[in-house]
Amino acid sequence: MSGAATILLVDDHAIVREGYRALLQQQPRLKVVAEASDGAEAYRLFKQVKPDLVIMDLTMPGFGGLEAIKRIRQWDPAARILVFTMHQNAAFAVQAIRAGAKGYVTKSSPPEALVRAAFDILQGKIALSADIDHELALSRVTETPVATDVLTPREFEILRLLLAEKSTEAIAAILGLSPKTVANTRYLIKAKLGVASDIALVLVALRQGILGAEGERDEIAPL
Amino acid sequence: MSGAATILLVDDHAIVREGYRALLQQQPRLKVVAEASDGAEAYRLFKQVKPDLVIMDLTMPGFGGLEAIKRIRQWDPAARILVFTMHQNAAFAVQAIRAGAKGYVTKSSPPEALVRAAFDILQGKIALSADIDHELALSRVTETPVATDVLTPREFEILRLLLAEKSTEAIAAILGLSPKTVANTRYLIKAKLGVASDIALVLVALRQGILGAEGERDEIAPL
DNA sequence: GCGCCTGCCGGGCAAATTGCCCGATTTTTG
DNA sequence: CAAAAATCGGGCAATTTGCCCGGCAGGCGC
Repeated sequence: MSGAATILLVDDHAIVREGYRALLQQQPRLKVVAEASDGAEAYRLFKQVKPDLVIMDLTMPGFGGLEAIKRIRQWDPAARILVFTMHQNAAFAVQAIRAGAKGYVTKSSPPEALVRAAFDILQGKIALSADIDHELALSRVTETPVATDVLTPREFEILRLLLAEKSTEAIAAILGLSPKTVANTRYLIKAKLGVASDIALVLVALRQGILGAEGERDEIAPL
Repeated sequence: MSGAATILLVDDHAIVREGYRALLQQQPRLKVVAEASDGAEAYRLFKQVKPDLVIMDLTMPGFGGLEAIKRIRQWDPAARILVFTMHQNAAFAVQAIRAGAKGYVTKSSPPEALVRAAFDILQGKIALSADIDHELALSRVTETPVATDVLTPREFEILRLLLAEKSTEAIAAILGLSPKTVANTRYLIKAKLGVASDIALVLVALRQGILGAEGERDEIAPL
């Protein structure tokens, strides 16, 4: 870190990247040296340019931010990654930090927050923006556990299929289980997440980031 | 429009506004003269500065973009509003245009698209970014009607309550109806939207923008 | 006025699903 | 190894769903 710190910028919106770059370039000690628009490209570029810091969004097409964080950290356990996203959501932050991110700043933060977080991380600190600090604190007191903590892998799997609009029977067929087992598990999931209806289930899943963080969208009709 | 066209920029993320302003200021014929961070502020500022063009995001805290568009257009039917949002979603675009927007550009578009759309609108044209063009075309052929078109007001009301995690019985109580009626209506809604499960219902509603466009989020614990 | 259509309200009833119990394996963990 | 947790699935009452029905009110054309 002799001269300026090198930065890899990852966001799927070119326009958005443009803005951040302008913002960051105002800092003489920061230098954006590469940009990527999805997780795969981010991983590839990271290995190539070895930036001092990665600033990236979570929600991207293809394989998303979380996956990219994990892969990058696997390749270089010392990688410093700052998540910069619109999601003011404790669950996302927890997942990101666990995946190996060193910071989480929301786009609602004042512009300085991003710059400050960048410097903090470069100095080895963990950086969270104020709103996420608050969300995390709240999630502590209200004790809404992140789904991945409370659900077993199998339950998680079934939940994912449910959110893909699969019926209980379809899931049974896919996993080679009795429909009864799936129905039971489905009940268990709802109990664990503390919801009563299917509708609440989807909404909770949304907030928890099970759905929505990655590109879930069922494929567009091929025409 | 003798000198540069005046622009009001509306987006809840200060950082994001920063970026767009930089982008727009590169055009000598465009001048950002005001910024707002939510619908109410946008409306207030519009009346005050009377910009030639409003560029705004849809999803914002407080009263959202759609509502702001309607109010601004009500106050000045000649107002030119360009929606600039991340939602690559035909239903959103339809609603925005119907509310009175003159253009709809997604943030995934190349940076030039925004500038071009701005000029197009200033010349009285309707501007849609290429991806939305495509989404709208698709939604035509696949004929997935916007929910507001196919649902009766009552049905819409019940759908909204369902999405607020109310049970069938709770809704019956709220609206003073028989639970049976609500159940029947619920069935009708699903039939009209062509979905089989509650889960699919929520997901479709999401895509249609019934939920999600405006800030739906149940209030944060007051502490 | 008289049909006619559409939206709204709700009964009825078979079929399916949910909610919640249970026990039997297998794996994980201390 | 012993305890705990996870996975799988049966059973069964209670509820809900899916789909039929008829009745009533309001708007619209004639």
